[in-house]
Amino acid sequence: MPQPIHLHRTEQGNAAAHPAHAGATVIPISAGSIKVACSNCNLRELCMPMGLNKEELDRIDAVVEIRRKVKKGDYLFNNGEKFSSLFAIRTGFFKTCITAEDGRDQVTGFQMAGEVMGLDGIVNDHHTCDAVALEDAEVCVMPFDRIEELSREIGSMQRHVHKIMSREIVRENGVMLLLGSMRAEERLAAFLLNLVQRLHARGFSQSELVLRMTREEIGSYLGLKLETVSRTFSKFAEEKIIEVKQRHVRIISSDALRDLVNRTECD
Amino acid sequence: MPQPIHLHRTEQGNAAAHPAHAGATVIPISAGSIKVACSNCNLRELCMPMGLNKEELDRIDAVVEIRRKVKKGDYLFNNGEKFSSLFAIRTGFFKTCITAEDGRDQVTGFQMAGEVMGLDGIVNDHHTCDAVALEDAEVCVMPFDRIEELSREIGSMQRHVHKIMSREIVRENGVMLLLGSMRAEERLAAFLLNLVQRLHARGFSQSELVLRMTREEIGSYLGLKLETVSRTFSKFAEEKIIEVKQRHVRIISSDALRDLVNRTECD
DNA sequence: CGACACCTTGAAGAGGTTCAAGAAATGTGG
DNA sequence: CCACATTTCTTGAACCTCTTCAAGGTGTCG
Repeated sequence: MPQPIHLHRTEQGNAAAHPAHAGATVIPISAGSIKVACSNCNLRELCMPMGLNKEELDRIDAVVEIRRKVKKGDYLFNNGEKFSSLFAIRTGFFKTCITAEDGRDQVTGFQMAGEVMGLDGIVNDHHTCDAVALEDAEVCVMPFDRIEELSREIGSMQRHVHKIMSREIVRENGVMLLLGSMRAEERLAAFLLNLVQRLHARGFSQSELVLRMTREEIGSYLGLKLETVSRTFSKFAEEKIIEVKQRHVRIISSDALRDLVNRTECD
Repeated sequence: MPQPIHLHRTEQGNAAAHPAHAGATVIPISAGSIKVACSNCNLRELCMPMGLNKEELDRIDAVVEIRRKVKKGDYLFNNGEKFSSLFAIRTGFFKTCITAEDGRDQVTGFQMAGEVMGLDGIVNDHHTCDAVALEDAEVCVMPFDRIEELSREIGSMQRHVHKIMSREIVRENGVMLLLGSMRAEERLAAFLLNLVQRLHARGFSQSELVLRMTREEIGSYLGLKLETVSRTFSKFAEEKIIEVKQRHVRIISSDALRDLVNRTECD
C-alpha cells in the first residue's frame, strides 16, 4: 500500500542526495563517524540487556546492522511488508496503526526513544501494521535472525528479547482495559499519565509535554472521536487539572488525573 | 486472591481423591499410563514446532514438566503470582482477565486447546492477569527456563516461541481495533466468527458452537454490558443470522456476520 | 424441589457521536 | 515576508447507541 510522500525541511545538507521515497527510504550513516555503538549508547538501559561482559557487549554492538533516518510522515514499515528486522528508536516519535479491510484505522501505540517496533511481523513473516514517524526520527535496524542467533548464545540477551515481547503483551492488556471499561475522561487521563511518565523516564519534565500526535490520532488510540478528545482537554483545562495550548500540555494536578483513572466508585 | 470453589460432576471416579483447592490444585498424572508425549500429542501442530528430527523431538517431550488438571471455576494462575511456567491447554477452555486497582475487571482473552497462556508473566517475573478455567481442563506445565534452554539449542524451537509471542501481540492488536472502532453488532459478529473459526480448526462444526462463557464475560471482553450482548444476540436471531438457545449458538449465515464486520460504508 | 446464577426484555437516561461552522496554527508559493 | 490554502483544533446542537435500572423468566445444581 503506497502512501503519500511528504517533504519536510531537513537538517542535513546532503538530504537531496537521498530522495524521500515512500517508506523505503534507507539512509545509511557513515560508519565510524556518527555511529554510536550499543555498548556506548545512552539508551542502553532501555533497549539492551544489563550485566554483560566485555566480549558480550562487543557482540551485541554487531546486532545493529545499520541506522536509518525516517522523516516526519514517512513510514518505517507498513502492513504487508516482508518482516526482517526489529527497530529500536534512537530519536523521534512513532505511531503504529492497523487498518481493517473496510479501511477502518486504529492506532495501536505511540513509541518513543528506546522502544522497539516490529514484533508484530515475526509470526507471519510480514508486518501487520504500519509504523509512521510523527517527527523526524532515527532508528537502529536489528535483523531478526541476528537477534535470534545472539539470543541462542547469550542467555541474558535471550531473556531480554522475551521480556520485550512480554512487555508489549502486558501493555496491550492495559490498553484493552482502557478501551473496554473506561469512559472518555478516564481514558484521556490515563493516556496523559502514561505519556508523561515515559517522557520523564527519558529525562523530560514530569509536568509538561508536547504532543507529537493530532487529536484524531489520540482519539483513534483511545477509541474516541477527535471532538471528544478536544472537549475533554477543554474540560480538564476548565477544571484546572491541566493547561492546554494546542499541542502543549502542562499538567497542573497529576493527582487529579490519577483520581480520575482510579475512581473508586463504580464496579 | 481466593475464589469460590465450584464443585461439578466429574467423569473420573478418582476425582474425590483430589479435593478442588482454590487455584493451586496440582494433580500430577502418573507418568507412563496417561501421559502423552508432545511428540505423540494430537495437538502437536498447534503448540510445537514442526520439522524436528527424532533426537530433537525427544528433548521437546522433556519440556512438559507435568500435567495439571484445573476444575471449572478454578484459577490456573492469578495476578501477582510468581511466574515460572507457560501453560499449553490440552483440554478445556479458559479466560484470562486483568483487574484494575479500583476493582474494574477486563477479560483479555478466551483460550482453547493448543493455545498457550502465561506470556504476560515473563517481563516482571510475576503474572499480571488471572487465568480461570471455564470448564474442567488439563494443561501442560512448561517451565520457562526449560523452554529458554531448549530454545538456545534448537533453532526451530526458538523461532516457535517467538512466533507464539508475536501471534499474541497481533491478536491483541485486533482486539484493540474491535474495541476502539466497532459498534456492538460488529463486535459480537467478529467475536462469533473468531470463535467458530478457532473451533473449526480443532475439528468442531463450522456453524454450531456452545459458548463456554457467560454474557457478562463476553461483554467484558467486547467492552459491552451483558444486557447489550443479550440484546444483540436476540437481534441477530430475529434477523435469522443465528439461532440462540442460551449458550447454544447456530450460525445460519456467516456471510451476514462477515458483512457486519466488514461493513463497507463509513470511514 | 428450591436456591442461585444466568439470561431476556422494557423504559428512561447518559455519554459520545455526528454534523456544522468558525478559529487558530501551519505550510506554500509568489 | 506576506497572502493564501490547508490542516488542525474548538465549540455548539441534535441525535443515537449503549448503559442503567428494573422486573420477570429460564436453566442448573445440590
